[in-house]
Amino acid sequence: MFDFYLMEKRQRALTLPRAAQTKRRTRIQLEKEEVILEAALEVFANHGFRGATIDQIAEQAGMSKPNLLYYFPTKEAIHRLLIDQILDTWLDPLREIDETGEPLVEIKSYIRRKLEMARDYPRESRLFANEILQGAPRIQDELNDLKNLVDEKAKVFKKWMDQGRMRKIDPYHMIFSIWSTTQHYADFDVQVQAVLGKKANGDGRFEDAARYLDQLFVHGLKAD
Amino acid sequence: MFDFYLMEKRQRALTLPRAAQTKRRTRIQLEKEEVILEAALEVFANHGFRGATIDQIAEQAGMSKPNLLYYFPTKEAIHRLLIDQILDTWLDPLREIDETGEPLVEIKSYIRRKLEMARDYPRESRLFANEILQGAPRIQDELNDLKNLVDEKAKVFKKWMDQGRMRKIDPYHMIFSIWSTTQHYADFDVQVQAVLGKKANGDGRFEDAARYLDQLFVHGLKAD
DNA sequence: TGTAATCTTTACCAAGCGGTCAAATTTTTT
DNA sequence: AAAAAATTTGACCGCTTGGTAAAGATTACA
Repeated sequence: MFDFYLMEKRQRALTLPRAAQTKRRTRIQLEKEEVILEAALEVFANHGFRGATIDQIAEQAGMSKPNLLYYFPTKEAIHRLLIDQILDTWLDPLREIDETGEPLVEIKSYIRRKLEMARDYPRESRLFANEILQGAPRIQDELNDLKNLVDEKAKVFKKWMDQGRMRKIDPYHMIFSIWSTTQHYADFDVQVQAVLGKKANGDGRFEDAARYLDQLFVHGLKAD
Repeated sequence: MFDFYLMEKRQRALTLPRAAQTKRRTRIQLEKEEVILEAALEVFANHGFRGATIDQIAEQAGMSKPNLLYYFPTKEAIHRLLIDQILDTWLDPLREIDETGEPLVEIKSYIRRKLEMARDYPRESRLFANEILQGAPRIQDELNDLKNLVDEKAKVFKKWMDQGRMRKIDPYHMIFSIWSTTQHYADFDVQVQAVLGKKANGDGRFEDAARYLDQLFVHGLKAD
């Protein structure tokens, strides 16, 4: 999952943290790196990259700032690693869309999975949203991989449309609409809860959202 | 449009900028305040509140930092004013939905207006998104007004549904889906353009989006 | 158990930050 | 044109921030 030597190869780790100069990964390193990433996720998601401070992350992780910097060379290195992990798992549901399946069933379960991710991993979604919102300065390469995957799946949708198995619409914008409607419940949760008021109790809003999105997309996309 | 005395009443201007101590608003004040707000919009939209510095805003506005602080007491005061202005114009399209109109026509034109705003005022959208994403720490009051407006319009949709003039769905989540799909083109523009590649030339993506969203929502929401 | 490797802490630094102050300059008013 | 009011500037302050250095404490291994 995590490997400094890998990261070093990838780029930019001009300064190596001292923990990486060790002969091999120790038990403590594995544990602390995990703790730090979890803490950083919390802090980055709530304050953005610039708004987050190493001190905050260190406190959340229950250690001192220099101690944290023993494991990661810079604040940016932590952020970068998180983004990479997130983007990867974030795209899993899209990868799983099965060309040989039934179009509307596949799309419905894609939406359901995306909504579950928004419910279960809101911090990851917000961290990513933060990055895109500010022009994605640190993830140009990753956006390229993203494009390739979307291109591939857009072809699948196009084929289904040509076969008359779903409405002829723009597959790219269809994907955008699925991303935006589902991630909205993670990224804009404060607003959603403020608007729903008491109606937002527990995870009820996610069940309501699932029902609504199902109706919207099934009727919106099914062949006439 | 802008009034320090109003802002002062509202709250927090503990320190008044010296420009506010003037006997009346001068020509120069009106001009410079405008320039500063425009510059601040640009900088806040691209870097978020914490990521933006007064120096950056001042440079964008073509003046020195102390000079800028002659017109506004704090960085937060500028931000607050922008947010208030934005939220107000942002909700105009929703206010304009006409209870006496034809449901699908009203909803279609609401979507079109929202999409036009995403196209024409992307910085405003991103500034607002930034604020919500980070828990809306500075706009609790405004979220309340928002809730009231949405409640009111939800009732209208409900009435239309009871009259059998549109599909029975959850009106709140319908509004969320319109917000998210349209604002996506402003907030996540970097990602949209990266995915569309060459296909994203000019404003073509907005026209494609308009066509797609029209199909999605019309078929998704029309009575069977 | 002793020693080498690893981990943690204390003290620190330089740069960046939001914001102030008083003096100098420009604009408006008389 | 002089006086008053308003605007601009440069120098500065205290705090926060990302990150470092070196010594001390702990752990792993022979």
